[in-house]
Amino acid sequence: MLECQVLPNNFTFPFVLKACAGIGDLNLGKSVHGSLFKFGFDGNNHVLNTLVHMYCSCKGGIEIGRKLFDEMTKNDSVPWSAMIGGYVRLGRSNDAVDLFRQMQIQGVCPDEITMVAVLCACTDLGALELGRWVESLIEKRKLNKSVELNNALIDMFAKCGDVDKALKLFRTMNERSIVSWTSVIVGLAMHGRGLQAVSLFQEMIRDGVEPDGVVFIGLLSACSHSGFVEKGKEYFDLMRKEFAILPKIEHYGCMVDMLCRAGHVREAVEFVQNMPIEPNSIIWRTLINACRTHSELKLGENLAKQLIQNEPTLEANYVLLSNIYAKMSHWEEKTKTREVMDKKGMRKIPGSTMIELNNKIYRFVAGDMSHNQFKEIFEMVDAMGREMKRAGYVPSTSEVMLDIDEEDKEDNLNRHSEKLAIAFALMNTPPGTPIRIVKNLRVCNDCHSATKFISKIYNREIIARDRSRFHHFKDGLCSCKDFW
DNA sequence: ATAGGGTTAG
Repeated sequence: MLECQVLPNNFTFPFVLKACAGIGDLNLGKSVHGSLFKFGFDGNNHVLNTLVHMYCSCKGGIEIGRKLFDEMTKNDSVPWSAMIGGYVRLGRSNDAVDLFRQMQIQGVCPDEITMVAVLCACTDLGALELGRWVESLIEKRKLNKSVELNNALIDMFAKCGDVDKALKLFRTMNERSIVSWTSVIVGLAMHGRGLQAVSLFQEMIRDGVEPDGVVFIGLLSACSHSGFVEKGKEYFDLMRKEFAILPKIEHYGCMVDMLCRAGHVREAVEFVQNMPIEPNSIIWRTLINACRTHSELKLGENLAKQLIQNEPTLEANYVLLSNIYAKMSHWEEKTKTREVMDKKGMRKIPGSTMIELNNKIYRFVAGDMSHNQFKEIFEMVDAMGREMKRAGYVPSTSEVMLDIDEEDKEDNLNRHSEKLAIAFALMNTPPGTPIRIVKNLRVCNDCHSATKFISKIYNREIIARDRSRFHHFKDGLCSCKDFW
């Protein structure tokens, strides 16, 4: 258009900027931003809003977006929504929540679009208290409960541990989209309630809602988490035959995950070899991890070495190989693998556990001594350990991926972030109240067994979200029935 | 006529 020397007007820029945001092209966006000045355009708020949105939607642009945001006058919710949404997309949920609090302080009224973004941040953090507060704000301000807002609420409740509330909300909606169904099915899947997820899917079909590829991912993951291997295979076939949906790499990934969880590692390998599409590295990692947990160590070692050759820059691949060596007690090779990582400047993502208490979010990492109560927390963890042993708990020292003596291994286990967070919660919350924790990795065997004991000894319901699902611990048992 | 939002295996 510019080449044709047609002058853009007020209405042109937002459209063009939105297009830049859509394709995430920062340089293109910058050049449009530049030509804005070239035309002596002062930039009204609509244009500034779109500029913020554009920068926040392009890789590497969020700091520029923030600078514009800070400098502009912000009388309404739109730039706030764009900025908060930008942080959420980047996984900077804490920044998103901070900005939302700032918005509250400055007295700008959030609308339902702001609320969707903030709810996404709560979902990401697993912050149920925060999510409930956002819901109360929605009620207080009598915001329009759009389908999208309800979907965000369902997703938040399910992924923050209150799946029954998510279900209840779903039942009260008079208008539902495929996303509503998907959110609730995925939620049930995460909580290991596969039967309910399957029956909801069937209800959806009866209601005449056309399924899409995404809802099948939810359904297959429900089968996977509940050990429904045969049912999963049936649905995998059904999606092609009955609904003409071509399975994508994600669906194949679900099938691999399902076979692996059920311990059918050899079948999973065969499945991958016969897939009509090229397996991605995620699928290889699923397989390799299953080789470790189901003691197909030699196979796992070979697959991991191959994966590292093809993808030498990803630290997770080295961690997989090094954990396999640890399980084989091949300490020398494990050390070598770690040295390769060090040389490449790679570091394992530390396991961390988050807990919400009195509107504050606390994060623990293994051996964490940064907390001001750390002495008391360590004492509490040791006391817990003694109580647990009296009740029959045996530390799974074989899980410790370090070549150290038994006693040190026990100490190492006791300093896992999950145990620190639970000790902290036991110390700081009233007896009998449930404890909710959120982990960034999958729960380890020892913490899983220990948490079962703790739930019984201290008479607490403990709801734990790990990287892939929920565990509800109560009376010494876990809702996953030790299948995860 | 112009701005911001939702579900997706590990």
